[in-house]
Amino acid sequence: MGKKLNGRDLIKLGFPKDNSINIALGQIYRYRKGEKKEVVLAEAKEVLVTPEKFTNHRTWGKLAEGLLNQVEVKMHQLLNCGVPFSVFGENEIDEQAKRQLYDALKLPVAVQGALMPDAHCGYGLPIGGVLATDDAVIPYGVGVDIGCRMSLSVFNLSASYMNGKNDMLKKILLEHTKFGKNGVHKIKADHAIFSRDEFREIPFVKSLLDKAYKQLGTSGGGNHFVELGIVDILEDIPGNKLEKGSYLGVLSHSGSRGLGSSIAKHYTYLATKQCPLPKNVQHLAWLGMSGHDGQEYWRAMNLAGDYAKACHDNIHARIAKALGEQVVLNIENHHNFAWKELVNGMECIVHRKGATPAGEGQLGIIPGSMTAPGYIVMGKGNLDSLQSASHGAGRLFSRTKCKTRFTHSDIRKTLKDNDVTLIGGGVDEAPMAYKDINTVMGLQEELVSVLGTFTPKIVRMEK
DNA sequence: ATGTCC
Repeated sequence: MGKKLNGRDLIKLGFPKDNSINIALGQIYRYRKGEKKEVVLAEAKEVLVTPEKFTNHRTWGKLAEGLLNQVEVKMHQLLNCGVPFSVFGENEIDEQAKRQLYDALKLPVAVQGALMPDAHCGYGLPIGGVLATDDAVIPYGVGVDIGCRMSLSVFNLSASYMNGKNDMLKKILLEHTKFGKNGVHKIKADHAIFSRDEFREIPFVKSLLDKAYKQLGTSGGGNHFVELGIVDILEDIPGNKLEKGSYLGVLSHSGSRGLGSSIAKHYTYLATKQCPLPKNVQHLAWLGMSGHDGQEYWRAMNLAGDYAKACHDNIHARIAKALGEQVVLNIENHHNFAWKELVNGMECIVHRKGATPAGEGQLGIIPGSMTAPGYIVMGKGNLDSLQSASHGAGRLFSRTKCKTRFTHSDIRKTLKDNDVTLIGGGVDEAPMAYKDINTVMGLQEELVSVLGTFTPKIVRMEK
């Protein structure tokens, strides 16, 4: 057995160093696995020389078309005038985050933008930024943690169930949640997501299957958490018969782990190669929705989003089993994702990077902090916000500032004052690092209405 | 955010 066929073999044949290598490898891995390398390479050479003969071929059609319609790689310039936008909570948002949105609005593919009241600076699009584009998807407009999301499950138990059970509930979180780099469950769970076609049809995604399997039901690091606490249902929840009152609930915040991270990095790399932009906006490189990589990213992004949901579902199932209780209500939403939505009657790609979808009647969760309530919200379908809202309170102090400003004993005091138990968590995640959630909610009254709250009592984060 | 660089 010779060495596996790779991109270098194709370059040796004379393939142009562009996306055609990516297409060729994809098709070879998909349809010609296990065949002799020399045979496959001889065919590839023929396609390179006479692509017009192969346009309808099962293996080589896609490559032949790519070779015949070479994508012209040219530097895009920003337009002088940006497309329309709205900013919610202008006084709470730093200038750099606004600048990032203004630059994004000048992309030739931009249609409309919005900034949420928890916005702050990020790579490419600001976090808390929403951008609608025409027939283009920006991997960094979704962000590194594709499908990062919230999930709240309510148990058929009164909140008073927690009284005197702090140690038992703490133990449940310790045993049934896993965080960070080495945090995997001893007993793995299977899931329908692993039989998805994307894991077989997209060679790059295929290489991530093993990692995805190992990390199912784990939570990651940074601001990710799993919390047990009090759910206060203040209004009727559409589609659910739960009565107003106080219940035990679990709230989780995490994303698509290594799977989404690798997908984001891979397609951002491809986007920056084929969509060069001025240096200050190079992270906003897009992929055309009808192109090979754009279509592949779209499928991979949706897979990562569904995987993130599968992780939350698995975490909640483990906790429900440990409690021996049934979930009677679950509310969830992505806040790092892109959707196909109508904007002024035109189908657009709406990127929400740290923004909660808030279409009319759409339910979502906006977390506060460890020591401040999160909100169960219902969208108002505000068109100026591109039907979005904030994804949290937003940071008041950067991670680096937290390290000089707060000590562990400051945090312990704040937690004690609020009767919150914390497992893990660093000074950079101090509750004092976040803005006042009530101020932020006040700035988006036109975007969402409040149906209930979640008050954390036992919090687990990465150690 | 991330086996925190292929």
